[in-house]
Amino acid sequence: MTLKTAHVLSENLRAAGHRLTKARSALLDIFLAAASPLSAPQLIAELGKRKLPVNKTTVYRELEFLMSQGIIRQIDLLDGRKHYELSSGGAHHHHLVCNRCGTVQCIDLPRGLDRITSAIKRTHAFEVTSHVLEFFGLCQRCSRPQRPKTK
Amino acid sequence: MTLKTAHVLSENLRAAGHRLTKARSALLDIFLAAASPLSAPQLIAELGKRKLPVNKTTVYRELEFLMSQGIIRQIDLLDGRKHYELSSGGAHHHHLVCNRCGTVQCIDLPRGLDRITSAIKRTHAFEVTSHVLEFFGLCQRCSRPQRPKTK
DNA sequence: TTTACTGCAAAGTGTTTGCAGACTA
DNA sequence: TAGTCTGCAAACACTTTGCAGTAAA
Repeated sequence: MTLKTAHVLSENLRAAGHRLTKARSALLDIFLAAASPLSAPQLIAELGKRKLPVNKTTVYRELEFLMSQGIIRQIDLLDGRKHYELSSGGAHHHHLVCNRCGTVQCIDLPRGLDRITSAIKRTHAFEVTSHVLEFFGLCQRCSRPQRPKTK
Repeated sequence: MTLKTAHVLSENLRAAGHRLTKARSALLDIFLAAASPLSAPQLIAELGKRKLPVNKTTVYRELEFLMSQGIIRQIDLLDGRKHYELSSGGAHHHHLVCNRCGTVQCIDLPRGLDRITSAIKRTHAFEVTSHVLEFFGLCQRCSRPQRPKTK
C-alpha cells in the first residue's frame, strides 16, 4: 500500500510535468515512513542520516512545492517550528502530543467538527474552511502510574 | 469592568511581591484593550505608537512573566509567531481567523470538546490536559457577495 | 537541449541570553 | 538600600532570497 502510494505520487508528479529528483523522492520516502509530522530541521537531519545530504534551501523549497501539490500539509505542534505530514487520502486527522515524552500519535475524529462548524456559521456568519485541532496531555505510557520495577 | 480587572491584576501582582513597572502596566493596558491575540512584534509596535518604547528583550521577558503568572495565555494562529491574550476569567475560548482580511474574533464553545476528549481517553488511553482549536475561513464581511456599489 | 531544480552565501525574522546599570517598593 | 527589572549587544534558530551552476526528461 505504501509502495503503491509512492508510485502514484511519482506518476502524478511526472504527469504534471514535474521531475522526480533525488531530493524529492527521498523526502517522499521519509514522509511515507514517518509516524508523525516532521519539521524542516528534522527532515534535514533525517536526510543526513540516510547519506543523502540535501541543502536546507532545497528542503524548504521542496516543502513549499509539495504543499502546493497538495501532497503534504502543514501541522502546528506549538513548538515554534512548522511540521509537515502527508495529506494522502485527504483524511483530515488530528494529533495527540505527549507533554512528557513528546511522542505524537494521529487520531481520527469520526464525525469531525461538522456540528461545531455549522453552529459557527449560524451564530457568527463565519464560513469555516479549515481548522486546527491538536490535543496535548499524557500518553498511555507516561500517564501510567509508576509500576514496581519488575525488571 | 475592564478597569476593575486592571486594578485587580495590579493588586494581585503587588501582593505576590512583584512590581508594577511602566512596561508591565503598559502591556497590561494593551492586552486589556486588545480585540484579538497579539504577537511580540505587534506589542513592540503598539508600545512604540504609545510613545512608551520598550526594548524587545523586556517585552519577551515580560510575556514570559505574565504567562508564568497565568495572566496571559499563548495562542497559535499559524503565522509563525506566538500570540498572546489575557486569560482572565479562565474562560477557555477559540478564534475565528479570516483568511482574507486577517481579523480575529473570539468564540466560546458552550460545551467545549468534553465529549471528544473523553472519547479520546477511552479509545486511546490518552489523558488530554489541553488542546488547541482555531478556525480559519472567511468572516462575515469577506464572505459577503460583492454588493452593488451603493455609495 | 531545455528549464526545473539545486547549492551556496547572505540576509531576514522572531526569540533568547549575558551583563552592567536603573528604578520600584 | 535591595532586589527586581531594564536596555544594549550579541547570539540563536528557523526560514527566505539571489544567483550561478547542475541535472532530469
